[in-house]
Amino acid sequence: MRMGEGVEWGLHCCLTLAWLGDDRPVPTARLATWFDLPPAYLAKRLQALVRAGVLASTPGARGGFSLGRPPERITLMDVVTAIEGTDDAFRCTEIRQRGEGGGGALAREFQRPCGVATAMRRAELAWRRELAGQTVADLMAAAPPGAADRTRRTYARMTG
Amino acid sequence: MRMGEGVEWGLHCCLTLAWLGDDRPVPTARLATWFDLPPAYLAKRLQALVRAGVLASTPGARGGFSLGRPPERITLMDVVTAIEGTDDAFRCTEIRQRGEGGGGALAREFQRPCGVATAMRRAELAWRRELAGQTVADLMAAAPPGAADRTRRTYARMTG
DNA sequence: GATGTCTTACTCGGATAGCCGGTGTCCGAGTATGGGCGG
DNA sequence: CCGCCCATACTCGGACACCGGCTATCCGAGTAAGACATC
Repeated sequence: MRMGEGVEWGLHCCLTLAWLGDDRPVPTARLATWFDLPPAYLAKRLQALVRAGVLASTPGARGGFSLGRPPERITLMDVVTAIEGTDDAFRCTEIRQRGEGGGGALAREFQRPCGVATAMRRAELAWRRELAGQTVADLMAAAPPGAADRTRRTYARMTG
Repeated sequence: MRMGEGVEWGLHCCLTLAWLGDDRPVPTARLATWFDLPPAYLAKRLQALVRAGVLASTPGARGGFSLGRPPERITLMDVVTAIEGTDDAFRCTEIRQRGEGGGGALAREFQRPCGVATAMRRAELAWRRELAGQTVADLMAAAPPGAADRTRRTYARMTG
């Protein structure tokens, strides 16, 4: 079970955009060179974040991406679901009903949800709850002091 | 992010073996027809559970698979890690160090773990803790009454 | 009847192929900025 | 000086190729139980 790289990209991009503030949008190419990522593929992931409302995109010249909400209202769950989708990692295919093992059971029992799926879902809910409890602002607060200044300085040197 | 089907298979197989008790091992082919699964591929997953000590395999005639431990000591975490591996779903590739964005930071900062990775890891630990807190015995207790008897009867009719 | 051997049934492990989704790239369409041109 | 038009820069969305991992299958080797033959 592996999560796509896009989640790491998206989180770091959100964090960087939060450091810079949204005085000016940041184009895809700049974020790509910032983290040394393939520009076209990164753009696909950022567009997914826009569709979820996490980021906002301003088209045209001097355009680019900026935060769609203040950092306190962007949870890690928002970023993960925007990029990875809303499906659970564990998907119950109802194998309990298939084959000869399922033939012996009454149809009434299958109206109740599968116990295995319920147990797995409980664990995923704990995961989601933890992700929903942390925001981009929390990431900023946990970063070492001076990170905001250094980010802005480095960005100014790049764009200058 | 999707989890392999093998986890669902393994959990249901463990549950079925727990219902039947370990008076006699169950061969792969019987479990495959029980759930209507491809026998050779199912065998691969069961072998992974054997390597983890969750199941025990008895070779030779009248051989098959049985539980390696009592159901109270088999957690869902054991089954998941045996089949899916021990790697975290989120893997930090340290993109914070790459590109021009990382160039401006001091090398000393990178000795501290990445804040994004730490946050994601916290959520995965909650997931793992929840999985480790539920055992196969708990699944048996949560099942509707009479499931054990029906499983044994259906199995006896199959093998008879 | 006891012992050794043979057949059978099953697991084990590796090799191999197909397939799906994530990864990565490219191109055309749409849009806003800024400069240039004409009135 | 004002207004219109165009070039530019960027996003958006889709189409396409590539690759790794999951899915799936097959086969030979090893092992234990039961049947059989032999003494």
